Amino acid sequence: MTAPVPLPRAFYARPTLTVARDLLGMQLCRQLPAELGGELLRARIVETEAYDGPDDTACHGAKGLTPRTRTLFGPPGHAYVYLIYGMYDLFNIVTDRTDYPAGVLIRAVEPLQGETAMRRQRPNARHHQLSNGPGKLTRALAISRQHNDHDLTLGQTLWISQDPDFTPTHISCGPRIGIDYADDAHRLAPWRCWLSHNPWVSRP
DNA sequence: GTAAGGATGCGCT
DNA sequence: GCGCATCCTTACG
Repeated sequence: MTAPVPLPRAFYARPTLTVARDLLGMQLCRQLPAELGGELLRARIVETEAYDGPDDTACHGAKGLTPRTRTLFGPPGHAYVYLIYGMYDLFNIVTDRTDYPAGVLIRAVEPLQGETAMRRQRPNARHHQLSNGPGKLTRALAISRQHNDHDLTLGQTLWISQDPDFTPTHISCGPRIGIDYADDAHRLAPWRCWLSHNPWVSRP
């Protein structure tokens, strides 16, 4: 079986909400390092959130260019991984264009290959608790801040590919989660997308 | 089943 | 110091 082909940069170099929607159903691929077992992991992206530009008060980029947000201002198709609540690494994908801070947060995935290896990273997780949240999936797939700014178009270590056997049939949208601090318009904007009725989504 | 609170590090005021 | 794009455990019914 040949390795899944990474999506090209042109896929990410589009409006953030479009990318967030189109990422649903794609395969997140992770080649584990030898010390973690060396398996190729694959998981279906089932939930995303768009964070779009300097005017989006929920987007880290609204704070301006800082050492932390530098990746968000960089070229599309790179990973933006940051630490939240002192404990969890959250995985985003930089979108749109260079110098415009925007990205898509991956909030939940459905295991397709290597689930045993994923559960090794989260031995206490039952059933879909394995990867039905942004902090859970990074741990299951061993994604951390060392992947910040990683180029996802290279097909090495961490990348995203199309699934030839899967096409989303019904997509739902709603407000983003955990951004109560944002202005009303941004707090209520339906920029969270998920595969309807998928049991791996973080919240119904 | 739901609700509340603690864990924990770092970027920013 | 404060607050955070979260998760887990504990308490209660």
